[in-house]
Amino acid sequence: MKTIKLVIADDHELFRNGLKELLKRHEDIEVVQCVSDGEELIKFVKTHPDIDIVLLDITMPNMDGFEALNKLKSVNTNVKPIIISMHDDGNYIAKCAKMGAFSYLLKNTDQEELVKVVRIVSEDKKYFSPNISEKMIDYMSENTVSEDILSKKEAEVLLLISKGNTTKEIAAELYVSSRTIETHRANILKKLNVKNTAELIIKAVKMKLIS
Amino acid sequence: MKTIKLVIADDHELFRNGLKELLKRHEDIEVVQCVSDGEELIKFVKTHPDIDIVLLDITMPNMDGFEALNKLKSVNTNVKPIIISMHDDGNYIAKCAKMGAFSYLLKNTDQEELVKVVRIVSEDKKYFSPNISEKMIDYMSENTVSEDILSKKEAEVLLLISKGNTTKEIAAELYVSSRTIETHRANILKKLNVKNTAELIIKAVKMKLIS
DNA sequence: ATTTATATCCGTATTAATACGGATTTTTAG
DNA sequence: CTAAAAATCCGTATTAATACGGATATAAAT
Repeated sequence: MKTIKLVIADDHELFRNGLKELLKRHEDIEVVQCVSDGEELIKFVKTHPDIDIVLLDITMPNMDGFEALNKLKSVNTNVKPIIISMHDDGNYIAKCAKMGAFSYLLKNTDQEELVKVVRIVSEDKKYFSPNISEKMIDYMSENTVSEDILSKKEAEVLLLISKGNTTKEIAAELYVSSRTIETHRANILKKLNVKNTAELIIKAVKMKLIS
Repeated sequence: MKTIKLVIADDHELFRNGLKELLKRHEDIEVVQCVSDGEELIKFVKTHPDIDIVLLDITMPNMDGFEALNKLKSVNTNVKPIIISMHDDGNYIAKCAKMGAFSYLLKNTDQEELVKVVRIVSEDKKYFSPNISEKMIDYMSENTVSEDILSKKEAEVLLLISKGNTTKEIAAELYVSSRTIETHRANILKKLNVKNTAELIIKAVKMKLIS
């Protein structure tokens, strides 16, 4: 049996090392390397074309999982990413699936499931467990709002709103009329299907459009 | 050397098991039990008075870390809780310290540090590593805001604001004049030290005053 | 028991946010 | 290449949110 060469990318050292220990027990799986952010991961994978699988966390410093997922394809076409996240958030799951993840596991997955998925993915098959698929479908149906629904300007305005800036201040910062910013605000409200600033911020936070 | 008897409470199976594997290597530490939420933890500790240390995650289903921390004291006076969280959030840290945690570790702590802290705490000494203490102090100084700074009415108003209600709607709902609600709003802004609704919601979310 | 602080309530004035309507430019789709 | 859609821009009018000032009632502190 061919050994599955695997890299772990997670910024939590305890988790990373713990995972490594767990995987060590399986003779068909070799943890080649552990890294703590996306940059390190890309750097490593670039020089190691024989890596089969990356276990990838979403929330990491420097370069997060999403960005890493994006770059992976262009750097190494052989490597198959499996996301390991603690968020069973339809938004995240859908985004990862779209960006080429081969699977999406929660951190409360049990060991057997993890190893099972690693083996499946190593054969170039995608696998999303039923609970994850369900979340993804729920999200798709209830949320016509895709993650890039806001235009660049709108996203910029939203960010400034969330920092406590008023319309006037934002207008000054972006060198346009206040009226323009007011239109942006109105369009943002409409797109996110909310009726005022309070609701807007709540929804934007939930959708991770802002911190 | 006396063995340190320890329980792990974390809802992420992979983390829990990984941690157990890591701790297994140390002969002076015995992982007696792993549980996945606060309820299980309390139940276990109640019937096992010889437990020295609990490694406790904050975010867990059923009964979260805070609640568990609270109940622990009344159930078993011998057990010393160490929080293991991924949030280096001054708010959390201060709250845990106040509630009797013996230490607060981040999930990206390295193994050596973890084991060191376990040993220190097992001797009934509290230990907060410098970076954590710093966060806590920052929080204390910048935030005169304790978690129960808002009056009941104010909290109620804040909740309704966050649901997208306008001042007028809130006034109708609470059977008072709009002007009263406006004063509440003003007081809430002042207490949280923000200048408008957008900032308010952001801060309230961060402080977990609202979902 | 009395001071002190805090929560609750309200009026008037100002500023900010939203509604409605409309225009031009840039992207996207066929 | 052209039609449709979306992004960007702005004016006027209305409504909502915030600033300032002040009052009473309740809770906490000594």
